[in-house]
Amino acid sequence: MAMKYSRQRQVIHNFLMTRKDHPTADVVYQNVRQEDPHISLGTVYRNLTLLADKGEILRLHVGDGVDHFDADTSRHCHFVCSRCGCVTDLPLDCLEDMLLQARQHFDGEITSLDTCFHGICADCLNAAAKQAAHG
Amino acid sequence: MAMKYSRQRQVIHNFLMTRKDHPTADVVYQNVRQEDPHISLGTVYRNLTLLADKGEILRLHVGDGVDHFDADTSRHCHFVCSRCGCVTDLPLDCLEDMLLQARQHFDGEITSLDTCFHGICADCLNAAAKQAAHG
DNA sequence: TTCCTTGCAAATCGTTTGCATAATG
DNA sequence: CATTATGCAAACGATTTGCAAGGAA
Repeated sequence: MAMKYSRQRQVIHNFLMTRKDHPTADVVYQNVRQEDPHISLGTVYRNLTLLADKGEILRLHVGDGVDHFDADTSRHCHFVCSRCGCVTDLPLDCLEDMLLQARQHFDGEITSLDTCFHGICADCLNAAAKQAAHG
Repeated sequence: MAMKYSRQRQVIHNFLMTRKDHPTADVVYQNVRQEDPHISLGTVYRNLTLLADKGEILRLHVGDGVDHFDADTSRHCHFVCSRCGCVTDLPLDCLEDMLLQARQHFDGEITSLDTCFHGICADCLNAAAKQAAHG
């Protein structure tokens, strides 16, 4: 159960820390392969799962059928664009209050909270507006 | 695109409305089969997807790798037990405020919000306590 | 030397889809 | 009659896993 050092895991974690767009396992794989051409997709999955289990990264389920990963483990919520599928952070200062309130109204033990907003991102809105103007 | 009546879809929707535990497609299938023995799993999936697309039911992604379905389309959040996997409703009156606050802090268009708490449900807590007392 | 980790490929599993047939409007 | 829905089985795609070989403690 103890984790030994592995170059592959280090590369994966390092890569994830450079990104704020919450990449999928496959995106991680495609990128990490440039630095480590022999790495396998299975190893990427294994290490992402391992890191998530240890709490060093977050595994996000945003509803598009693919898992996304986030090196930022602080409590925050996410937004998913229904048009382009991008996943971004969304700052909200009422999250802790929400947890408190939930704990008061619920007679089990609440450990965490996943919040995910859906809609159209600013870029897609702008693109749509531009297209409407031209059309 | 227009929906014609289908007995199968009706049975599926009816069944879902009797349940508050947010069953998976397969659970819907197993149950609905007792009333309609020749229904196929594909038909269950097709109709659940159709109903969800029409907004008549909700498709939930709670992070266990399987989609859950909910006939209650009013805005509410969910709790998932990390031990037994049960999915329950969790009443919270600050959800609308949260949406408002998110809209103020975000320059895209937000249409909806999925919130899912994780932890240990009351039943599992009790079971654990009982086991500790005996052991 | 012991145990964790890797690469590879095959297996898993939830979900979707193609097709010929049946039911609805 | 036109269109949507069904059952069945095959296809799909993301993720996991078994195994023999390689690397860290």
